[in-house]
Amino acid sequence: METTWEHRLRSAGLRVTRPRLSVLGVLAEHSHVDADTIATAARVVHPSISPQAVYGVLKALVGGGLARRIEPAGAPALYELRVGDNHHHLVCRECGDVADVDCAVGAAPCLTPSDAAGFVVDEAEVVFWGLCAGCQVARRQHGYGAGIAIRGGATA
Amino acid sequence: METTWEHRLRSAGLRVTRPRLSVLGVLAEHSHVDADTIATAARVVHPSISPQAVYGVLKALVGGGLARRIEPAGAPALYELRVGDNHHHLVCRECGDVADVDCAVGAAPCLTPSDAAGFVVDEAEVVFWGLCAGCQVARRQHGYGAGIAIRGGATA
DNA sequence: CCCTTCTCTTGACTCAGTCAAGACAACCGG
DNA sequence: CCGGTTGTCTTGACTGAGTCAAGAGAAGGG
Repeated sequence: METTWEHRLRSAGLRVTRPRLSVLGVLAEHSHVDADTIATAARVVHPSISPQAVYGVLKALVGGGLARRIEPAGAPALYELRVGDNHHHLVCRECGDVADVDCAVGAAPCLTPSDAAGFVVDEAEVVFWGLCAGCQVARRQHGYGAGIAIRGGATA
Repeated sequence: METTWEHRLRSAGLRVTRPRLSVLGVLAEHSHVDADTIATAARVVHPSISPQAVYGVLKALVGGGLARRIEPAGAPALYELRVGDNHHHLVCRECGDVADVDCAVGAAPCLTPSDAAGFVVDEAEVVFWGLCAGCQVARRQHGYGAGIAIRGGATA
C-alpha cells in the first residue's frame, strides 16, 4: 500500500521525495487535516521538514489530483485523499470536526442550479453545518439544552 | 426606504449610527461585497470611517440578522443583505463574481444529507463553481477554447 | 440634560498562506 | 556508476484578512 504512492506520484508527473511520502502517509491516517497538523505529524517521520515544504507538497498533490483541498468558512484549509468522487462534507460548528457525505442528490450531483444566471457550472460544493455527536452530548451535559447557537449569534 | 434601516437596526437591539447606515447603504447598492470594498465605498458618505469600524459594523449586522456573510474558498468574505431564505451562490473561478441562486432542491432544502453520521444539521451551504458569462466570452476571445482550468491545475 | 452603555477610533498583533533565492536531491542519459 | 539538468526543499522575509484591547466619543433612557 505504501509503494503505490510512488506510482501515483510518478503518473502525475511528480518526483518521489521524502517530504511527499511523509505527507501522503499523514493524509492516509487522518481523514481531514490542516497544513499545520500535517507538518507536525510529518515531522515524526521526517524531522527536518519545513512548513513551507508542506504547503508546497500539498499544492503539488492537489494539482496532481492526489489530494483535495476544502476550505470551511472560518477555518484553515483541510486536505483529504478521497478524490474523484465529488463528495460533500459535514462540519461541526463547535469543534470543527469534518465527516464525509456521499452526494445527496442523485449521482453526478447537484450540479444543476435552478437558474444558472449565464454561468457554466463545473462543480457543486456542499457543506452541511451542524453539531457532531460528541458536541451534542457536551452541550446537554453543560445544560445548554439541545439548541444550536447559530454562527454569529441571534436568529431574528 | 432609507428610514427602514433605522427600524431594522433598532428591532435587532442595535443603535443607529452613521457608520452602520453608511455600510447598509453600500450593501443595498452592491449585491456581494467584501469588507475592503465596503470601507472604500462607505468613505464617500462618511470619510472618517475606519476599517475596523467596518468589521465591527458587519459583525453586528450579521449577528443581528440584517446581513449574511459568505466565504468562498480562496477569497475574502463577502456580505449581502438577502437574509432569511437560505439561498445559494454561483461563484466565477475567473473573476470571483457571485450570483444568487434559489435553492435547487425543493423548499426547505438540501438540508438532508444521505447519511448524517450522527450530526444534527441546521444549515446546508451550497456553492456552484464555474465561469460567469463575461469570462466565458473572454476565454473564447483569447483562444482558450471552452475548457475550464480547474482550480489548482491538472485534472488527472 | 446627565449618565450609562454601546460603538467607534487608533494601533498593535495574529494567523494562514505566499514569494523569492539559493542549496539540494531526483531522475535521465551516457 | 557518474555527471548534468531540472524540479523540489530550506530559509527567511513578507502580505492580506481579520482580531484584540484601551480609551475617546456618541446614542438614547431617565
